[in-house]
Amino acid sequence: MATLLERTLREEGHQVVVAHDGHEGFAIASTNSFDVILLDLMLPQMDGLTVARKLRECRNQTPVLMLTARDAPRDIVIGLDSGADDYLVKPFSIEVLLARLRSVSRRGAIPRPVLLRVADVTLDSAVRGASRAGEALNLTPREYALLELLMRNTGRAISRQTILQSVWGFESEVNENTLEVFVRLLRAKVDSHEPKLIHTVRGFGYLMREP
Amino acid sequence: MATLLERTLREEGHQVVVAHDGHEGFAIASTNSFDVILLDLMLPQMDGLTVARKLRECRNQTPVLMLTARDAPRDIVIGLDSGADDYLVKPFSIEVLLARLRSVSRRGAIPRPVLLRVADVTLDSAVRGASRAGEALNLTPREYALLELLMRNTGRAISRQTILQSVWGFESEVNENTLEVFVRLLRAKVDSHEPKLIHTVRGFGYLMREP
DNA sequence: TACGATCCTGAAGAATCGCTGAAACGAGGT
DNA sequence: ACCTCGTTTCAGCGATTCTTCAGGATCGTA
Repeated sequence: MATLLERTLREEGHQVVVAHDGHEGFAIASTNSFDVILLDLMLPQMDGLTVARKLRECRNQTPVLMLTARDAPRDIVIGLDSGADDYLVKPFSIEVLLARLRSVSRRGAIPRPVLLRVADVTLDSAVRGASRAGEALNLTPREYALLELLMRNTGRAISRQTILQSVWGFESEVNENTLEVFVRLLRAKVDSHEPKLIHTVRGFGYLMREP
Repeated sequence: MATLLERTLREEGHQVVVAHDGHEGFAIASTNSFDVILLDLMLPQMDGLTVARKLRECRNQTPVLMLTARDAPRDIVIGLDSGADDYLVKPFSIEVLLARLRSVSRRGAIPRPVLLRVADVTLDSAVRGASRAGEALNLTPREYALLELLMRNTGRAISRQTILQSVWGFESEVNENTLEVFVRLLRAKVDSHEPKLIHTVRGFGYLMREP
């Protein structure tokens, strides 16, 4: 289910982060900034309702769209009153989900500065720009997408396949070498001086992390 | 139906104004201020979809909750993309309607400043006028809408898609080039002298900010 | 040390992007 | 009917950006 959604959303051009239980979800949601949160109610560790309530308690305003098989009016009322902005009953059409996402995120555009930071590199998704040591990096769209992906996963290695899919989209058929070329371009701009932050994980992919 | 809803809502302590056809509804909605609009799709005179679209075209941000018996995914998508914030299929439970009303109005009207300013450019949405360095800019409606969108998001980059949707309305099918042309027209009027405030974010969209 | 697999690099052609002037279009007003 | 203004489309340009290719460097392992 999560995998299907993830793929569909990526194909639509969105960036997706998946959490596999309630705890992780809450942790990620409360330390990052998203346009929308898709929340299943049946989750290990901490159920979706609790996640929603805790987020609202922390004044997190991110729009929440609940997904669940529970369709009793009472469940819907409880879900919405836990702070959800919408409540979608499975099974649902993907088209409808996408439309509801558009609707929910349309209104949710509350100005919130989004700043990713690794060492002295910052990435500002509001302006679509990045900088190192205060100096602006002039990144092309692909370079930007690649850097954002790496920085959103700081300390975690990402496979070549994942990167290709995330940056170039699904049925894209680009040579793997293209990725290598872009890593080089990105390194030339980001890692021009020490310490190097973009590391190669031989036989797997790439990884960004502090020295 | 309308009578039943009206009574229920009043019992819940809300104030209610009922319109009995699309024309009347649009007229009332666009000249008054409400927390929420409940909109049936099957209306005499002007159908609900048209009402929603026209409201959004007039930049009316009041949350809209659509009520209808049409439950095909396609209908739902069309409804939401016409600017609705939620879409409820009849028959529905009153409890659910009330919960969805709470959810939709919770996020409610975003306070929007009337007078916007970026550097020496000001935009007064009360008068629909703009000026740079004290001198009035003579903007056409589209130019004005574009400038307002940019200024309401000062410092934030806005994607071409978002701009097209916001300025030209949903399902509008204008060429992307139209946007470029209007940016040029706007620049001719706003950025005729230094410093330039309207910046291109290559591969993404546009951005307005102080030097 | 030698070898295959893997990754990096420079250059060059292909594709795309954003800007522009000109022209077509349509609604109102004269 | 004509003109004017605002809007939209079109074709073409220059520049940037993307992708591929071929060869060189590096790594891990036998």
